Amino acid sequence: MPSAIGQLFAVRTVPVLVPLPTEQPYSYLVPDGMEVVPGSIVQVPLGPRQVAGIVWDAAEGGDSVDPKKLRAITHVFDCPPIDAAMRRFIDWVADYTLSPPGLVARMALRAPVAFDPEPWIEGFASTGSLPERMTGARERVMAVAAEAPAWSRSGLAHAAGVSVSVVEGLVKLGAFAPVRLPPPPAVAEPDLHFGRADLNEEQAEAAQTLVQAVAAESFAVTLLEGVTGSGKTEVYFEAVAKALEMGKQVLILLPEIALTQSFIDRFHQRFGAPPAEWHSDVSPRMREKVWRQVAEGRVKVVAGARSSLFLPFQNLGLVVVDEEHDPAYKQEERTFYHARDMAVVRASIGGFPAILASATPSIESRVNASSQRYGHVQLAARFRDAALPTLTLVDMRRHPPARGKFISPVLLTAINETVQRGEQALLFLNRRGYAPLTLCRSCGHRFQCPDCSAWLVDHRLRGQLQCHHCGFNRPRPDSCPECGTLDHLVACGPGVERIAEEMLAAFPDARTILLSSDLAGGPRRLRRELDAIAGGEADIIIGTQLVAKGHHFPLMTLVGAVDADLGLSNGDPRAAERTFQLLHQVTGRAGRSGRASRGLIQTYQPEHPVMQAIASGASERFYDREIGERERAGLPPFGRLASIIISAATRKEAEDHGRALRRAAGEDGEIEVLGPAEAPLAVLRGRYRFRLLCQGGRRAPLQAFLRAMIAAAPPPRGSVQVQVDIDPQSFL
DNA sequence: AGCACGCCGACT
DNA sequence: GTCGGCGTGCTC
Repeated sequence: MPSAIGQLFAVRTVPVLVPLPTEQPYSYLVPDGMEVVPGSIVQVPLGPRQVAGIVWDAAEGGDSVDPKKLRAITHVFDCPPIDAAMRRFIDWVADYTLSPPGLVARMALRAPVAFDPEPWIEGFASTGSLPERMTGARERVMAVAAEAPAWSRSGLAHAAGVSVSVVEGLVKLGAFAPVRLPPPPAVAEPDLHFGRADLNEEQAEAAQTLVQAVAAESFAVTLLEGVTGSGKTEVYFEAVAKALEMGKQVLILLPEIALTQSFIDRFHQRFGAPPAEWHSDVSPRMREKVWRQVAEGRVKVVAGARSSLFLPFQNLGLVVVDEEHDPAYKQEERTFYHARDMAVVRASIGGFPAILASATPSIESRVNASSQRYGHVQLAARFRDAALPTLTLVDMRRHPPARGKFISPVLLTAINETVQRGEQALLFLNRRGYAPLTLCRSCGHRFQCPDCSAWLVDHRLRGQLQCHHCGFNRPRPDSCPECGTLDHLVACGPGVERIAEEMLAAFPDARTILLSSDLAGGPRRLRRELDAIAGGEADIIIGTQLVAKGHHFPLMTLVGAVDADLGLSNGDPRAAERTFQLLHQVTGRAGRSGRASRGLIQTYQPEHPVMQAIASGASERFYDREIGERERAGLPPFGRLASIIISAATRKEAEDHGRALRRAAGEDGEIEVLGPAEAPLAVLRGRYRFRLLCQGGRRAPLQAFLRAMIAAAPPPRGSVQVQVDIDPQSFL
């Protein structure tokens, strides 16, 4: 027992990770009598304000901060501490992404306004005594009340189908006494046995493999690959059920979850309750509730966007990454990270399995599977009677569209037949707006963005020319700014608006809907439109890639890809893979109802390997070829690319610092610095952005190289900022 | 990342 | 004469 004097002079100090871009946690005094452990969420003074921070693990060689600067922790929140696995995860992500741990921690802390417990609510419990006069309404209330020990006022009234005044009357008569109730759960507890799907033999076998991985309680990654409609979701739901049975929490990552109501519905059907959702559209009140209940272990399953990786799970036992190939998993602002890869890391640190699911896996996951780093479970058959669509290439050289039009007669005929049968046709074109280029017929002037020199895209519905690179826009002019000639501007090439125009002209009696991300009315409107389509309120749907996501359109029996070659030749090393994935996903929209369905793919290069792979349905061949190609070129399939993003107030500053970094890189034999000349430039919020591409060796050397390079050419004080984007999924 | 301090233009 | 623009510097 230390003496009173000893206690008086024992200055206890702990490291606290504060939400600042600082490399090290700050030290804070622990007031006498305050209990903190690593992971405790505390309020600390920081300059003029109070912020929330996490008590961190003591590091070797304590820091040498001036003792006079030390300030004391203000408050320990009544909140379960962030567990050790999560703390290690935060450190790991910070180290890997070369970003300050404080900023990574901020992602874990940003959710609730307060970390104090939710207030208990007032409820009522039966006292056992009954009122002298019973009425029908009172009988119902008493009967319902007997089903649970305590009820909230409104909950009881609702369950009994009476108004709250009946309940209040019974309280007054002494039939109920007030009790304190814990805050209601964010979502109901999932029921493992609620709606178990009938799995066929192949599915049952796949599910069994995944269930065993969960039961093993150790780190393992399994790639679950199955064509659209093969029942991947139902299969991994069995693994989810197993984890729940073992009392574990489960995280299911989804890309752009705000739009995937169908996933929530399927989960609900399987488990009798929806999962807790976590994405940018969740209300602040609900965010707070979910964050809190995840920390308390009350929420068992979260379905969320990439940021849900940073929720304070206490007892995570499984992470599923659905549509693992989806580029939306990559965060490309502030801290750059790829949620699929971080999910694998989270599983590794937590010692539990990860499942990566996709119909069209990323190349790197395919490579990991074939090299046995990941397990590989494949589902070949479509579930029930859902037939795959018959896919045909439309050779645009042999079946060209009419002059000034973009739809081949072959596709027009198919659309007509489909609409005549009362079924739906989807036309897919991954290009927003009316036309990608506008030029002057008189002088040949091309409308370009003044900031990044990309072509300005004609958006007729908005009456604007827009730069898709940096957001620059201007009203559509009537005359050429170069030669002044009136009415000689001509739109070149198709966008979805132009295809919609072509459809309205060709099928004036059909109901045509245009869907793209710049649809007025935002996500809610989009959701409504998608519901309307599913309900059969449209005949022809024209959409950008957002229609490729998992919506159910039972009446859709024709999918036409308008310009399938688009994106194959844009210089992106991932172009072939992306095109393959997109065409596969979008044609998979057809035929989930069991009706005969088809996909027509308009292409000018039907001999291209991507087109051949799509048309033959031989995705195996596509992957083998892509991976083989890289091997022959002496390139690793992934894991060697990083970019340094330089942003500055002026173009010159950005370029100057780019040159400084390049000089600092020197002539490293193993690591090559490309760009920034080759890399795209964008102007975002008035700041010029460059990407300096770096190709390197294995993880450690690349990161060490980047660190050294930035240290040797630190951004000059002023407006220049540097961020690092380690990209495990790109190649160069 | 915030937030305060600090030094130069258009206004009650 | 002030209000206020955002440049730069600091936070245990």
